[in-house]
Amino acid sequence: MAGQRTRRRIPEATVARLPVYLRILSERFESGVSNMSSEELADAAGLNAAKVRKDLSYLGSYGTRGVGYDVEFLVYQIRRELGLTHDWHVVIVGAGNLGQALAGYGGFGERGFPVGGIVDVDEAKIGTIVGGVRVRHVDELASVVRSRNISIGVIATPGTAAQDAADALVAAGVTSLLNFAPAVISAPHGVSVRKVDLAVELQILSYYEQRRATAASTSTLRAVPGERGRGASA
Amino acid sequence: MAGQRTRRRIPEATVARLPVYLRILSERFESGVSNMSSEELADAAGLNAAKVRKDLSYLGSYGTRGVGYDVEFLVYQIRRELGLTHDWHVVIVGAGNLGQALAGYGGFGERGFPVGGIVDVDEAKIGTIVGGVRVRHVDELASVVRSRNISIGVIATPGTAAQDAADALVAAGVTSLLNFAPAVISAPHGVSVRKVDLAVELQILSYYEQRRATAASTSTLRAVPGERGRGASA
DNA sequence: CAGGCTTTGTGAAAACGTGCACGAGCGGCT
DNA sequence: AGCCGCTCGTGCACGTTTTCACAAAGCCTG
Repeated sequence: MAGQRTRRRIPEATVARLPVYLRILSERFESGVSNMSSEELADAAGLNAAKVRKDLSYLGSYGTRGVGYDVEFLVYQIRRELGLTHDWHVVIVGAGNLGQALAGYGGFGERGFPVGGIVDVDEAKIGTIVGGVRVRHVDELASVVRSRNISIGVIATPGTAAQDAADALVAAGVTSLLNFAPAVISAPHGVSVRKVDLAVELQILSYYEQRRATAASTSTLRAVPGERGRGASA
Repeated sequence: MAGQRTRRRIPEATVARLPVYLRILSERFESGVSNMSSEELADAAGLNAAKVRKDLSYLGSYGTRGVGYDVEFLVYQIRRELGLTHDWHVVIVGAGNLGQALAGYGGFGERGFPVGGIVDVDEAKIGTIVGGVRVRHVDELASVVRSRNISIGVIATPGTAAQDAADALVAAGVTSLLNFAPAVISAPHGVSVRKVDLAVELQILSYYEQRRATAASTSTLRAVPGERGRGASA
């Protein structure tokens, strides 16, 4: 196989939207839809058509002018580009409230990311079963990672332990981290880190709420319950 | 009170970072640190100093040249700007796996967003206690929202029910939505929407993993376990 | 109180992401 | 076969975000 020719670099913003397209396309395909235009896809994703086309163009010229995109083919291409042609096992560090919830939440496995292990430092939790997986000691992390060939680690510890968890994961050979702890973690070059902080999201919403409140008391009136708009408005 | 004079509009990217600064500053303040430079703050947040200074400058000129920022004062200013001077009750729609996890996770209340109610459509779940709050029927949503003066709703339903949940929340008077369901939802103008999709985050990590894998097999060697770098590297 | 050291605040430039507009190419119809 | 209508792919202009670089302003020392 000569393989993928020029291997364009895909902008981060586009990479973040590909999973959204993928979900929509998969759903439509299940419903028997075989073709979609950039505009239909844009409506479903809450974006505009030009952006969708530009995003998809990074994958190659897979659309047909005058017709649209073949849903099944596009699903395949996006999966391939995202590396979703096989499952990725993940290991969760921290079997507390959040870790248990994540393990119990079926969403991971369904979407191709089965939980391959959970570890914790707390002796009391070791051996308990969470989401069908037995909690093991953090010292066994490296062996867990190796046995399942895991490259993605999920950090679900308290903020104070997050950096230790990250270091342990990296030492065990993990190269991607998804951090749910309320702390900034650093990792060596070559390790990807993404962060999800629930409190931060709420605080951002709070900002716009607060802003609306003061704006309303300043100006006379506002209203405008009008048509459906998009995302975070001011 | 003449109040805040010109009321600058703060860029969205900055708003998203303010909560991070706030957490770091609060932690340092607890540890007895009373002053911080933009560079120290930048290190802790994993950013560069110029960005920190520009971000903070949107709040006003609260630093002292040659010295840095007064931690306590800055904490106060950021809280005020983000509208965190009082608690915001939130209502959770969906008492399934994810909803229960979010309610049970103490993180919300601790950070100023106590759970003021949980609703679901499933009769079997009504009346059960989750995270100290009794699950009520979704028909009671409006009364729950009014009784606690709630303006933030959290959507923790399956994807197929997410838009219904959003509509119900908006109808009940909620003006900010945090959507955990794997679906794009639309809301009227004037309603802020933010989305957290765990599967999307993992798929983004998958992309970079996959990319590294193919790059490694193409080039001869890479390595570089060198110094600590930042976020999602290629 | 002058000079040196430090760190802020901010213009200006560069980089990045988004939206528009239109040429190019394809399918269908006559 | 030729024409028409539709939708993709993309160059370009615009807005936003990041980075750079430096003057302004405070503290400290002698």
